[in-house]
Formats: sequence, structure tokens, C-alpha cells
Amino acid sequence: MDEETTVEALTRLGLTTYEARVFVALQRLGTGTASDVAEITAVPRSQVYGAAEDLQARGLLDVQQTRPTVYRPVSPEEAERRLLSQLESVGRDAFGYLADVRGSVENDEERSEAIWTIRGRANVRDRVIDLIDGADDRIVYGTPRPELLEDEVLAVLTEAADAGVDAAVVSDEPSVLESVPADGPVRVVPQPADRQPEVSTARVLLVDSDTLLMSVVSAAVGDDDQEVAFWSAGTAFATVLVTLSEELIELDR
Amino acid sequence: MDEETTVEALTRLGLTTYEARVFVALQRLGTGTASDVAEITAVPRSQVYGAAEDLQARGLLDVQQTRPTVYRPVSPEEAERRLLSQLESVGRDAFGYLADVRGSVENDEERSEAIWTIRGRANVRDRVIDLIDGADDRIVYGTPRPELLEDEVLAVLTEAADAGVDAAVVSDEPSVLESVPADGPVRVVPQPADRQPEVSTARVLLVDSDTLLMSVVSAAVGDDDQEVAFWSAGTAFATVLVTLSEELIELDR
DNA sequence: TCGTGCTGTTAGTATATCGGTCACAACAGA
DNA sequence: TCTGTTGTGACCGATATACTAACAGCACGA
Repeated sequence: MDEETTVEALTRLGLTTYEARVFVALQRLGTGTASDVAEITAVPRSQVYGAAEDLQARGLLDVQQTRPTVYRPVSPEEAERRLLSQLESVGRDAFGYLADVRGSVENDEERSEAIWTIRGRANVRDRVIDLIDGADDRIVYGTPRPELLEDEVLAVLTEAADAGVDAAVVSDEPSVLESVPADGPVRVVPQPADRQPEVSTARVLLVDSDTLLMSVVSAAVGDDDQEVAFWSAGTAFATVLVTLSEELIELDR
Repeated sequence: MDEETTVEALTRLGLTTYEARVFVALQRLGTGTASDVAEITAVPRSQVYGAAEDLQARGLLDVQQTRPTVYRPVSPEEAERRLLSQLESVGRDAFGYLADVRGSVENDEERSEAIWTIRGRANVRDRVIDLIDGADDRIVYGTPRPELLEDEVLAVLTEAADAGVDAAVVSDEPSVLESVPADGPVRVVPQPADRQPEVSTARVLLVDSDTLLMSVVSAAVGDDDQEVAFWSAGTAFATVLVTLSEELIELDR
């Protein structure tokens, strides 16, 4: 992470480019005047004053009212706390309102048989966790890649298993099975190596008899792998797919 | 909190106005097509597609690849978690870098005798907490207004007192003193009502023998009160001011 | 006392992002 | 085949913001 990237990150947290640059420069300086700041970063001296005023209003720096004015940034840890807690409180209000109005518009169209798609590994993982959370009866989680049995997933699996749900991890890859604690409540089900359900499947998740998620990783897009998943719950589709998947997996209870 | 405010809040969390409107509309709908969304919110139908794509990339909605395409937002709680954790990780990187480069530029100018000013009540409160955290020996915190003895401040006072620091709250206002638990480690020191140190003082904080913060509330600016504070630490100024303040306060140990 | 350089403020320009409109081809159902 | 809807892309204009320039105090020294 270099300075430019840091400035960009700070703008994503709500600062303007000038504010971010001034703040970073002041961190490097410890304390400094507008001229000091303008010297070591690409902000015109005359613009430092306005940016600093804004930063002061956000609680990110203190001001020494002398001539010349001297600025003193709060510590990075302090700044992180303040910025994030400001954003959190903004978020609390907004999402509270959303929870209120949720589903407030009638939607005559009955969208049954829905199959939803998700892009991005983190997003897929979050949906997996969501679906596991809703399990009543049993869960089957399969992947040939150890990195796709994330800690968070394993945690909710364990949690569900502790709550009485039959939870199993299946794989043809020993390293995946080994990452599940042997003495824990989550079962492991090895698969024969020649029995690949789908060639490029990244994850399979079955929950109860009517919920399924399946993902693939396409190496094509951009630099890094792009995981794409689809899922369905409470639909006939899902039920059929779950049954199908079960047949492909040797599930010795 | 109405819809417009919510949209604004979401933009502060990094969404564009269109993205925010689409997301809010989908919460109200449950699920919906681009046309559904365009109907109940001020986003041209043609622009819904792009906004939804972006929201999908952020993990805020799933997509049903049918014709017409149907969108399904994640729950508000889920969305809040994802947005904030995205921002947090952005922040972690940035502030990690800042902690590295901190003070990396030599600053020959010795800025001793610094007195720093702070604007905004929350910012003042944070600095108060910061200074209390650094106490070794004793803390005196005075205010005539019960709302300026915030819970967070009382908490760190108690924490410090538990750690062996002599912590005292002084006030001429009984309601302030009553908000300090009588059986707790923080002492209370009543002041005679006629003994106002400074007419409009909002807070006084003394830490050890060389740190002081003092704030006033000016009713002039804008609609709400604007608290302004100054503080100094480790300076001769501070030492003198601490001594001065002590004389104005009847500190019977 | 009169420069000279620095400080802080303000007006002003340029540009890029984003909100908003329009046109159109692909598609589905009648 | 006709018609309304869908999804895509080009286009425009306004606003925010990065950036420039000019200038009036103030400090300090010749």
C-alpha cells in the first residue's frame, strides 16, 4: 500500500482528495503548517486551509491558532475509529429505515421458481452463510478446494451442527476434509477421486430438502478468478436439484 | 428518517444516488424488475440496469437471469454488515499504511507550547477521552451541564480511577454530581453555586499537573450550540493553566 | 520606514463524474 | 406480422471538485 492508494482509500471513506492528501501529509509531518503540507504533497498551499478546516470538523485534526496556523492530526487509530463510527451511525439510521419499509409495496407478481445468481467470492460466501443459518434439518457442503471452505463457513456449519442439524462436508480432496476438526460435530464424507460431480464446480451447498447453492470459478474474467454462484430455496427447482445432487454424492449417513 | 434522507445516507456510504434509490426501491418491493423499480422511484428505467449491476458487485443484491431480469436485495441487516465491512477493510489498509509512515518526515521546527483547538461537541468529547486515557496521577473533570458528562467520559473516568488514578468530578450543579455513582471509584466534589470559574465554561479537564482542556459553548453559530475547546499538554502553558484552574476549584482531597 | 516574503482568503477556471434523456435493436406474446 | 417491453449504448448538461491566480494583511529585516 503506497500513499496514492491510501489517499484513494480515504476518499472512499468520504474525504475529498485534498482532505486525504493533507491528512496523510500531516501524519508524515507530525505537525505542520499549510506551507509544510503543500511542500510534501500535491495540494496547492491555498487549498490546504479549506481542507484542514473540513478535517477539523470531522475531528481528524486539531488546530493551533497561531500565525502561521499549525495543524496536528489525531493518531491513525483514532482517525480510523472516528471515521468508521461516523459512517456506522449514518448506516444505522439508513438501514433502520429500510427495515421499516421492507416489502411495503405489494408485488402482485408471484415470482416463484426463482433462481438467483451472485458474483464475487465474498458475496457467494456470505450467501452460503445465510443459507446455512436457515437450516432446520441437514446441510451438505461440498468443495474440491480447501480455500473455499472458509473459516466463517466452517464456523456456522459447526454452530448449526451443535444446534442439532446434521451437517456434513463432502470432498474428494483430503486437505478439505482435514480442515474439519475430527472431534467436532460436523461430519466429513470422503468421495472417490474419480467421481467429480461437475467438472468445474467450486462449491455445492444443500440445505434441508429444498435449498441449493452451486458455484463455479471462471478464470477468464480479469486477473483473478471470478466466482459465480446460483441458488434457489423453497422452489420446485431447488427440490429437484437437491435430489439430483444427492444422487451424485455418496452420502452414507 | 424518510426515503430521501436514507438515500443520502447510503450515498455517504459510497453508493451513487441511483444505486441508493434502486436499493431502497427493491427493499420496498421485495423483488422486482427494472421497470418495477423505475415505477416507484426517480430512476430512469434504462439506468436501473447499470445501478443494479454495481449493487450486485457489492453483494447487495442477487439477480435472477430471466427475461425480464429480476432483482432481489439482501436484507437491510445483511446489507449494513457488508457495506460497513467493506469500508472497514478499506480503512484497515489505509490506516495501517498511515501508522507506518507516521512522523517519517523530519520536522526541525520544535513546536513547543502548543495550544490546540477543537470544534464540535463529539470531537471535544473524543479528545477529552483521549486525554483522560493518558492520565498517570489524577484527573479533575468539571462541568455545569449534566449533558456534558457523557456516558463515555464517565466510563473512562471510572476505568482510570479503577487503575489507581485519583479521579474527581466537580460541579456546582447537583444533577451533574448525582450522575456519578456514589459507590464508584470516581470522587465527586461539589462547588459553591456562586463560584463560577468562567461564565460560559462548558467543561474543564485537568490531567496530572501538565494537561488541561477547557471548552465553551457558543450559541451564536447556526441552529445548534457549537462547542469549542482548547487543550494543551506537556507545555509550560498547560502547567500554569492547571495551577490556575486548581485555585479556582475547591479541591478538598 | 520601506521593502520583501510569507500567510490566509477569495475569485475564478477546467474537468470529470454522475444524474438525466433519447434512440434503437432484440425479444416475447398476441 | 405487429406491438409493447426489455436491455444497451450514445449523448447531454449540471454540479462538485481539482487546480490556478491574484491580493490584502502581517512579520521581519535592511
